[in-house]
Amino acid sequence: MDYSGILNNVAKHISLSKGEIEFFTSLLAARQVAKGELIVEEAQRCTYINYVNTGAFRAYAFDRHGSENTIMFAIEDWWITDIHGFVKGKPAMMNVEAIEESSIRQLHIDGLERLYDKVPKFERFFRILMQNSYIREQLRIKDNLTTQAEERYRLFINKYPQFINRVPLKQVASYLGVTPQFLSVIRNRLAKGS
Amino acid sequence: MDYSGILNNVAKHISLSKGEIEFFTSLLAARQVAKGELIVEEAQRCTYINYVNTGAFRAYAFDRHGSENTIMFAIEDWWITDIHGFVKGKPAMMNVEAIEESSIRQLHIDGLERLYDKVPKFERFFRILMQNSYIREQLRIKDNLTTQAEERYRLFINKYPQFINRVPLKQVASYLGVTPQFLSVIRNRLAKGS
DNA sequence: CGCGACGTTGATTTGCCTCAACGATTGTGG
DNA sequence: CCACAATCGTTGAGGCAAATCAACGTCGCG
Repeated sequence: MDYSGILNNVAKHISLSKGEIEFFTSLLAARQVAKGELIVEEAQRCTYINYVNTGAFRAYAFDRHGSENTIMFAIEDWWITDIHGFVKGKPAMMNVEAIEESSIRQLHIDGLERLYDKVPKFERFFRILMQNSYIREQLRIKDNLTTQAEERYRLFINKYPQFINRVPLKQVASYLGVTPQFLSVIRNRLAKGS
Repeated sequence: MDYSGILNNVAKHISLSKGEIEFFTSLLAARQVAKGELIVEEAQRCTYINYVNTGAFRAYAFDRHGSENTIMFAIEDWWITDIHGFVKGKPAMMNVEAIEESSIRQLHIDGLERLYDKVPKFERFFRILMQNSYIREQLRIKDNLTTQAEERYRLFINKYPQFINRVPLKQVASYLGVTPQFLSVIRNRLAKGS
């Protein structure tokens, strides 16, 4: 099995010995995920943190009308899980679905704890991972509070150009917190305005 | 100077030897902050992460109309900083203001890096801190996407009862992403409805 | 005391939603 | 390989949630 993707990802922040690499990869499960398949299910225990090797995912939750709201996207070289459920052992509050045929590497919470124990520098690695996730979310909250839909869309395509033509517009809309219809209006306005 | 607050906070997740405690506290600066004073200023470098010993703070950013939007609150035993500016050495995107006369313990980014170096278990401590912050923000994003103002207000007073009668309603409103006028309408509705 | 910030209320406006309908893809079973 | 359904992106009409603008009483504080 090919672990070069995840090992390079880890190597961005910490360096591992041969033995550590072996121990780390022994804790990983490789999994192929079909388009549309869920790797995290709302109300279920979520015991894995997932590294996206190839493909793309989205995390979403339902509102009281039953429409899906996109909480995050993740493509190659990103990590994704229901962080609350994973860390606290609580039921997941969201679904994570493959939006393409994908390949992932899964690390179980028990494996992660053994990893922290045996190779403490992974504390550093996940510290940085959590830190970057926190930064991302704090920025998103600020943007959601301070700007309106059209501006948020501009920020989005600027920040995540690699998502364009890969995730459907209705999912972008639900990520931005608007309806697909209104996103359509926005796109129309922008196309004319520039 | 009294470091019992911050040491107890650290002790929730890691235990330190006498020498480590000494080294850690030697990196801290104690500071008294007057109500209304800023400890992080937008567009300035933000070089400290702040532990709130006593008092209360809020982080806020301006929108294009010049109104303040509250990104987070922090009271005793919380940590607060502009996490992006602090970690990446970039200008802060927000202000952090004391909303009460407060006492804080400040850890400089350089000190933190020396701390990681000399006492690696602090990687674990801040991993958990960042992790909890990420959880908090991911949940807030989900709530902001999936619920409307009245529900968000109910969730807020439920989750943070200790803030009530301590932070002014206009700041709660800007945290929830509504105007003070509309929050007033909501409160009125809730008072009649129950 | 008097000023300024706060919380509230009401009238009007607006950003965005809902509902409905349509062509263009995409996918799927026959 | 076609027929059909399903999904997607779009447009338009009408409606609602929340913003804006304005005004007023209250209260803490200098």
